[in-house]
Amino acid sequence: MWRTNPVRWARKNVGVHVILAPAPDGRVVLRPLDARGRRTGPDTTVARPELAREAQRIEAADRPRWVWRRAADWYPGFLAAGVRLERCHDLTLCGTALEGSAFAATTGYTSAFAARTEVADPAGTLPQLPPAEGQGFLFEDAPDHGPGADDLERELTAQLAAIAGSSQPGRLRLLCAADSAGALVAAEMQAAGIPWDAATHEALLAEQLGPRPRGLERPARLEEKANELRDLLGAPKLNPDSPQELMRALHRAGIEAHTTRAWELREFTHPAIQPLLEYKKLARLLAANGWAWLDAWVRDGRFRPEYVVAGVVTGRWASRGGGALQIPKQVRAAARALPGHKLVVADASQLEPRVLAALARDDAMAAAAEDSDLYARIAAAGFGGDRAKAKVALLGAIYGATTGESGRLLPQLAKLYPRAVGYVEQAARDGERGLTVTTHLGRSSPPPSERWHHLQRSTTAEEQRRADAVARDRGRFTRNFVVQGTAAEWAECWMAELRLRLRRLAARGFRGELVYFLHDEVMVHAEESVAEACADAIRDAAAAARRLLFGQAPVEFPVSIAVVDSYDQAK
DNA sequence: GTCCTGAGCGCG
DNA sequence: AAAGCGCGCTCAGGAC
Repeated sequence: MWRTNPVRWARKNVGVHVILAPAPDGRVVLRPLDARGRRTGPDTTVARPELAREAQRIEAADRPRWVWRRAADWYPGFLAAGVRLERCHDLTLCGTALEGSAFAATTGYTSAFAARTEVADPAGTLPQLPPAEGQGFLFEDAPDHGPGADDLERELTAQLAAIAGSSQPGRLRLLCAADSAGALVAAEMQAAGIPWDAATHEALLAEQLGPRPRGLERPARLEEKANELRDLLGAPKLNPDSPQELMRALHRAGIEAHTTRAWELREFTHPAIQPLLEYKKLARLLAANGWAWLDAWVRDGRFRPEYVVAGVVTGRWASRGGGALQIPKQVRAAARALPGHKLVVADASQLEPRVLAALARDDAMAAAAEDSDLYARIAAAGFGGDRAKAKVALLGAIYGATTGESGRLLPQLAKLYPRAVGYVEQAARDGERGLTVTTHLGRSSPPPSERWHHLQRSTTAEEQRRADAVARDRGRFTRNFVVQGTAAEWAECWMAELRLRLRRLAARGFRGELVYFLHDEVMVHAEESVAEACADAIRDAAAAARRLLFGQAPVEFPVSIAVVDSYDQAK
């Protein structure tokens, strides 16, 4: 309370929350509310051309939490107008998380705007080209109809009540704040884009595939490989892109593969295998990240993917357009800092095992996590120093491996870390029984489908076998869910904290911009002189994320940071 | 012609 | 013969 400035509260229209909603006449309503969602003043209604400036004025005065149906609808318009906002409450993201959360199950809350009620891409037009710079006018994507301020106020009140009435209000409040901050980061990163040097990318393509073909024919080097393959397999008309044709040709050549997957082909000894693997690699590069990709996704030196916050069941982010979360190592050299700038690339080392140690409150594993190389410490503790074994055992425990080396090593791991292994085993058993499981901050797994229940009640032996297999599949899913989902929460908090620190640096004239996020990895594009300050911000943010999620739990989350000119130089 | 699915492979 | 999680994207090829 001592931080509250009484002068602030004396002013009119002051709100801790400000609802932003379309008015029936096409203008936009701004409604101030207090921390508990009660109105603190009259609505303001502004025309859209005035919205950015008015919001900026309120932002500067009050730093409210902006409450909107979806940040993704509104915030890009603000960014296009050069207005950045610090905090928000995304009713759709929060509604989805709260409605599913076991922590809030007894509150009876249901979301008015849950994501699954949305019509995703009704026109079916994806992938869309990203809008060109300066094209379109502000807020053209923002809704001009649908739920108004009253609806949003009702929904906000319901969500705040669900949080307050839940079994873990602190955690759910943080979950909502993290997803909402994530929505802001996502829009900001999309607006910024990854600095992408098309010339470097084209040089990489030319080097590996040959010059860009005029039409749709294969590039020269790829066609050469295809011909080599046709000769070696004695199949002059083979189209190696067709799995069926390829399979027949392989069989005729005496290669009895069951699939045409690279890992299986590697097991055969035949002169055609090596060229085939090379062909597949190059064909993949051409199809996924070739000239067409460059034309479609890189504009004005930036690759601007759309991020979908919590787009994965576990709460991980997904992306739309350009395969932003699958940029192959082959082309990462094209992600290149502008002159006088650096890319500060950071990744959280061994994030999931560390998350498991904290989740399960496993002191022994937490002790291993004091080391920057957790696998090495585990290897020393109980795998005769064999780091590879320790890693396979631990990842197998998190993913649910039952057979192979990983399965064999599990008992040994369980002896060393009974709490950690017990934690994921419990999640697996819950999943097998059809229960939901929940991450640290309260994101719950989806319940099993009706069909799943039906299958579990089956009577014949054959159906029983099938039901058991499906139950085990679900157990592996829920086992992984708690770890992957909590890791995603840590990462989202990491980004939210990093964003605040970068804003503070920017306020002092040191510009560093978050431009990329990949599950446990972030990239900041910064002026050279600011790079080290950004690296410090990244480390501080990681420590802050740990405190937010796990308080004083003695588990370290080290980040490894590379200050580089291009993405391929990191790790 | 359009729509959908599976195979395959990229990422963590 | 890929054991073991989560995705997005492209292509081929079948369904319509």
